[in-house]
Amino acid sequence: MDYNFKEIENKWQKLWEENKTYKVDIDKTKPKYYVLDMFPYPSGAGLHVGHPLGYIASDIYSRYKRLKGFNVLHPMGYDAFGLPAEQYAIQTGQHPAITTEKNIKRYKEQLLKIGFSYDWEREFRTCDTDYYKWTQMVFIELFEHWYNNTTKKAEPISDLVKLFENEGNANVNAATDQDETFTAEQWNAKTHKQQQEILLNYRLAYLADTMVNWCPELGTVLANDEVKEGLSVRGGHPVVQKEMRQWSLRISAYAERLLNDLDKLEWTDSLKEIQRNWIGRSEGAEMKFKVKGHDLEMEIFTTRPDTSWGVTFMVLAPESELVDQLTTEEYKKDVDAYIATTKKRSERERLADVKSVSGQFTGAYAINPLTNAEIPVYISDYVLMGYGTGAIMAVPAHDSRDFKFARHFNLPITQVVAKQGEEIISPENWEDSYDSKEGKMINSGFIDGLEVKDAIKKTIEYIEENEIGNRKINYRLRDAIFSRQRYWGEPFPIYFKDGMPYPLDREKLPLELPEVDAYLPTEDGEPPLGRAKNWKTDEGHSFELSTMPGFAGSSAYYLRYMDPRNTEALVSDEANQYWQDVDLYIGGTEHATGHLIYSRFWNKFLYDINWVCKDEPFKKLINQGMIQGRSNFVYRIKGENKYVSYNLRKDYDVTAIHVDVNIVHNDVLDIEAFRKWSPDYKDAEFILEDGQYVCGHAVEKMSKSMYNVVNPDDVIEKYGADTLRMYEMFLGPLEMSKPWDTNGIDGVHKFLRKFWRLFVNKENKIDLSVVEPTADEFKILHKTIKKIQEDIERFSFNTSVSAFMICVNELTDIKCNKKDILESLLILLSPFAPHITEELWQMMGHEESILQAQFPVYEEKYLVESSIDYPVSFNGKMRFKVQLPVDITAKEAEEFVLSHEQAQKWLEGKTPRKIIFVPKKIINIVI
RNA sequence: GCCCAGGUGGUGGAAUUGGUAGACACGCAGGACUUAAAAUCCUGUGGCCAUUAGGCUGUGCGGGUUCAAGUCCCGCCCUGGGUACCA
Repeated sequence: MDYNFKEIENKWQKLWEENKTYKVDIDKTKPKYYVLDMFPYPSGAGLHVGHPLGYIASDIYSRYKRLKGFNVLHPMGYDAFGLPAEQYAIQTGQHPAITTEKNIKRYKEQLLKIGFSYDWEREFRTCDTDYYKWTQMVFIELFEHWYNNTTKKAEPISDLVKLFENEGNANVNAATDQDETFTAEQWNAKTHKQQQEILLNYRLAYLADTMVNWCPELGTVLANDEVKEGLSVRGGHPVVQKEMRQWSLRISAYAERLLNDLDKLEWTDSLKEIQRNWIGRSEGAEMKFKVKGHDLEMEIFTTRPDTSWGVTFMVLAPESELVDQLTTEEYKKDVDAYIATTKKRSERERLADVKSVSGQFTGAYAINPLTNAEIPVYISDYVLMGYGTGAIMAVPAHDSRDFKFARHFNLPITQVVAKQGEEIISPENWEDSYDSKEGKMINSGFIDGLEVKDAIKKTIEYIEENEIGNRKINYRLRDAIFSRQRYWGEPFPIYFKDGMPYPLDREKLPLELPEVDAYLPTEDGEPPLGRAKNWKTDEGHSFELSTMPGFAGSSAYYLRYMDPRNTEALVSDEANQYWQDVDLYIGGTEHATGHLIYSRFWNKFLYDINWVCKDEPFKKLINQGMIQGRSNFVYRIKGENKYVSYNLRKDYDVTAIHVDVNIVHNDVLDIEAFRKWSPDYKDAEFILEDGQYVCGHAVEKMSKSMYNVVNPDDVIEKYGADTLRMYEMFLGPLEMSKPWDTNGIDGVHKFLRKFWRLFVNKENKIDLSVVEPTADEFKILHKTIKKIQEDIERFSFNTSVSAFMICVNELTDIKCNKKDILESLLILLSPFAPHITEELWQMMGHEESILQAQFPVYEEKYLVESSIDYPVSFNGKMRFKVQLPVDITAKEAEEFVLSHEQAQKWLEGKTPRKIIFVPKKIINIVI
């Protein structure tokens, strides 16, 4: 009988669900392995064929690890809070929970059809109160901790209060926005409210007036990673800068640890690099410049203190507090006008207009602490308030932005670094600045003649000795804005008393999301929670009105899977000690600067407060590439309902029209289906080539509007889940982005049918020979075991599938039906195609599931290539044939190996009879 | 601009540390079975020359190292991703 995938897959999927086959528990007799997928946000459109790519890969690896004797945790759930459900709710009035539930149901149906080995008992959603209780709990912990830069960890706010009471804040080395210092007496004299205000500057979750990305269209604030090129990532709406009182997480406190610990992780270099850039460490010095005729000091940050002798002006950010203080009467009007125009420009305009130079002289002069030169102070919007100190020393000769500014305002340019061996041309004739750190110092006092690197070192030493400034490391990473003016998110466990925020009692968690009459802002512009009735504590203190952002719920979900039903803790110590961390995490790179930074931060904090035992959440991470759509086109003759086949289209004046890829097979249009597709095409006429209508094609994003969405359900209906799984792997390397091309899927399906026939005869029986396999047969098997094991371990699933196909082809050729061989083959294939292998395993008479089997072990002696003709070119001329005895082992073969030099020596004056020539690999004997 | 990844037949892609480039699959061509089709199987398939044997050429372009280069080095070109007045 033929391979009836439908029957087989339905049967096993039903059994797996009924028996909870993939349920896992703590089992201390086995080593653990935790494989995690980035859980999906269930959108209304359902899964397309690209979504399961990473899930299939992780499922294969999970199944492989189980066969290798590991106790594998492989869970799945849903990231359920979020914008699309809320926007749908605004349009329809339907509660987002209902939409979300509906979408999740659809996702799960689709996922079950692919035959994943998830432990569904552990499933949860981020919008479950049992779960977001813990998101709120962690938020309270963040609120009640500060970051100690000396111990490099989070510590309780209560300890900080004690310090303040005893000695003030002068000796506290904290990550903080607090500039002013105070003594113990001063602290104790402050009112409760004043103290709370100061503490907000230390808390890891804090409320502050900050410049935020405000998206008027979405009516909410967005985090930096949710904005790209001045537009919201979701929806592409304009984003403006606006000052608002917002919750933020002090993630910048963890910048150093987040950066350094990247070295411990087995992530791709490119992903680590993205995070490194995002964190953006730069090493340099902070220096103080006195302002002429004032008590004021300007503090600047520079990575190039060596260029101090080349400073010819200073620039302040227009928003800087100093501007008002040092601007002279004479320039006040111009300065105010400049500030006004910058404010009007949106972030987007500023970004779009990087090239034009603008600025304004303040009338003030600063004094260079190294040269005592008087230098003019300007303001300009190319200096940002948010980075460093919001002030710079400008070195036009060696910084391209300063160079442009100097040219524009006709300021002097002084060269202080000379590139080796290049003649010195006066900077007046330069086309651009010389920014490189290679070269020797000139015109630079006591550092003259030094290499730049040494000059930097020496200058920093000098400024520290003379108390002009100090060594300083700056990070680009900003604190994460944590408020969203939306409904469908976790409510903050915070109430306000006397204008100050306080955490809710932990016993009162979860603070459940209240019902509202509409999901829109209130008339006075408050977030939707402003509509909720009785949104206040029993004592009548009102709750926070904004909700948490999407990344709140996804920042600890991997911990919750370890112990998803625990009501006493996010995760019990026992479960956390056993499962530890995620060994393998698979998901897209798009989360590099969002989720993957936030959850590392969140996890490090939980580590600091001893909730978890590992300070990094994801040991190994693989990024699966995107599957793009492969669109098809028909070519309509302009003004007619007539369509020209692809290769004839140049003879006509045509428009290309997207056509549904599901009615095109191998780029040939199904004309009948096309006529039925839309009433417009009912009477379509065609100009064919070779009796067919050939469509054009292009690679585009998979989307409804391009008619190139392929639904996994349809593929499964036609070919089965095992074919889908194998084909998605066969398509190419996991990490690479590639278009979905249905054209090749027949090959994989054919392979599975062939594989089936290798076992099952026409009477639908397995006929197997129990005869001991021959050495040649073992060779085929063991070669395959080795290859597949190695390929799975390096996540090269496309080559493992190929190796399998080769193996089955070879066995078919020699008509091998030996039980031992086929049994091992089934186990090898089972991670890729779990249904067919389980069925055949049962048909072979096994009572236990194939999941209980052991992954086969290969024997070295079968691996030596033998009896192959292998021409080796030597000195460009000589050629030899190579052969090895069949029964030689790899070790024995190695003994024959000669180096190239040895072989050459041996050949001198001799007629070659027998020689092995292979520098590294074993294998070749020359006859 | 800066940082990272990549460029191999008609197509997707193999080649794990420098060792027969193009595995495996799609497509295409020819053949077998069939009244026919589907399904299945067999043969061929980088390019050029040759009846065959075989030869030449060939991994984005130009150089180099090596007995040997898709792989290593130098200089370019192109594509994809990240990031950007970050001092």
